[in-house]
Amino acid sequence: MQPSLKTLFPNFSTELIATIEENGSAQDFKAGTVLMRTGQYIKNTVLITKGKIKIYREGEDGGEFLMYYLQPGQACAISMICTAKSEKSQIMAKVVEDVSVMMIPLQMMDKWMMEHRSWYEFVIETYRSRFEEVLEVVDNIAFRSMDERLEFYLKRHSDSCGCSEVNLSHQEIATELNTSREVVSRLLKKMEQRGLVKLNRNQIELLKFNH
Amino acid sequence: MQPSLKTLFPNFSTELIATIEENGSAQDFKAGTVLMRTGQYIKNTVLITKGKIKIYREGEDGGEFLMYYLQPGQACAISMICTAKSEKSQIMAKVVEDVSVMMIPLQMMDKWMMEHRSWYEFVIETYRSRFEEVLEVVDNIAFRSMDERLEFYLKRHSDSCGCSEVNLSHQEIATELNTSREVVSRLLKKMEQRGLVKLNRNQIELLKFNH
DNA sequence: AACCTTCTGTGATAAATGTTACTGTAGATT
DNA sequence: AATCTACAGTAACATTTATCACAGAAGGTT
Repeated sequence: MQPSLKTLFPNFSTELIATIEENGSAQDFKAGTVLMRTGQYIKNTVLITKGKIKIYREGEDGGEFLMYYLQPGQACAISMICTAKSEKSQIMAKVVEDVSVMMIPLQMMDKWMMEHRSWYEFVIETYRSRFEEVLEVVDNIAFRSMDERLEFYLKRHSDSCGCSEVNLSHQEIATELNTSREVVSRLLKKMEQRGLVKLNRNQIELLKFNH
Repeated sequence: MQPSLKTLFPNFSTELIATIEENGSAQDFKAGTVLMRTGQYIKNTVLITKGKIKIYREGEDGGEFLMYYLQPGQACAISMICTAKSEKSQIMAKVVEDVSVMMIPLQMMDKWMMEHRSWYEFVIETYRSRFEEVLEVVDNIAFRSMDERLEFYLKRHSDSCGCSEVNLSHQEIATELNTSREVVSRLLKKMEQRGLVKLNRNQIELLKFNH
């Protein structure tokens, strides 16, 4: 049994929850599914109730660049922004861990903004926090070198899962940072020598990441 | 005599314009003024009626990184997002050309969102277009090399001023792209050899930028 | 004109990152 | 056990960008 909407979105009013359950459609997607492509028109706003979605930017040459993850209790800011005018998506969204979502038709957006204070606040807060997150991403690529970005990436991962092991191959990390596996391997090895991590197959244990 | 609010913000309703004139305070700032610093609390939303403001991110070492410019008829998205909860600014805002602005106390934000449809739409559209712009910035630093970023930068400049001359020194460009002057000089020289630009002192003429 | 300041050009060199190529290893498959 | 495949390590080299050092040019000031 999954947690209820009320648990996942504690700030939503009771009436709003009821409205969502009435108008939204609950759907499941398997890991690997691409929910949204660059250039596609957006028809729904998405609330995540289970699993994990990766939001990333795709380069012309097919390269990826991770923006952020969406997790239960969160919503896709892009879809909220774009739906207002049924704009094209500027990003890719791919399911990383099997998800359950609430799809909310875009017509509801404007209506609820006016009718439900808690929806309005949620939308604004979603905009704000994502904008902030993207600014942090800009910081990282604009001002920091690869080794710092890698550290930041690992930290973010362990924060999000709450544990100190990151279960990813070097290749996967390289893809999300838009660099090559060799570079990631090299840098991780240096970090291991500095005692920051312990490297296993498909796993990186973070050791001294608490400051 | 400056253009009226009605001209600059054609989508605003007549009542909204009246409300803005009643509650906002018109202010002027000289070029060079820093209107907002990273970490400062935001108390106002800003509508630009004249001039140009640069929104950029500041690195720990003092490096800059241009996000976008604000021009007449536009508003600061960050201030709109943050005001909702009187959050801290994540960016720097510096006046590039003497500006006139309408300062709107943050308390108005939520109120107007509910009362004025045209304000609501303006805010959403502001969010959307800035988010998009920032995503494009991410693209540039994540996927492109310096020469492409420089071309993009010049193009954006000439688009914004409507002319084909960019009146900036190499040093200024370097600062905004967070690189060094020498790199900019070298790349510009190559572009000149390719016939893309003509270089003068404090000025770059764009030649073949129309495709 | 003589001087000064800012801007521009360019070579030499260093550092970071990307690329190629190859080796070894762990775990899965047969 | 033999084999296969994905993952990881690493050396050598190429490319890009950053840094240092210096020279010359443009324009303003005296």
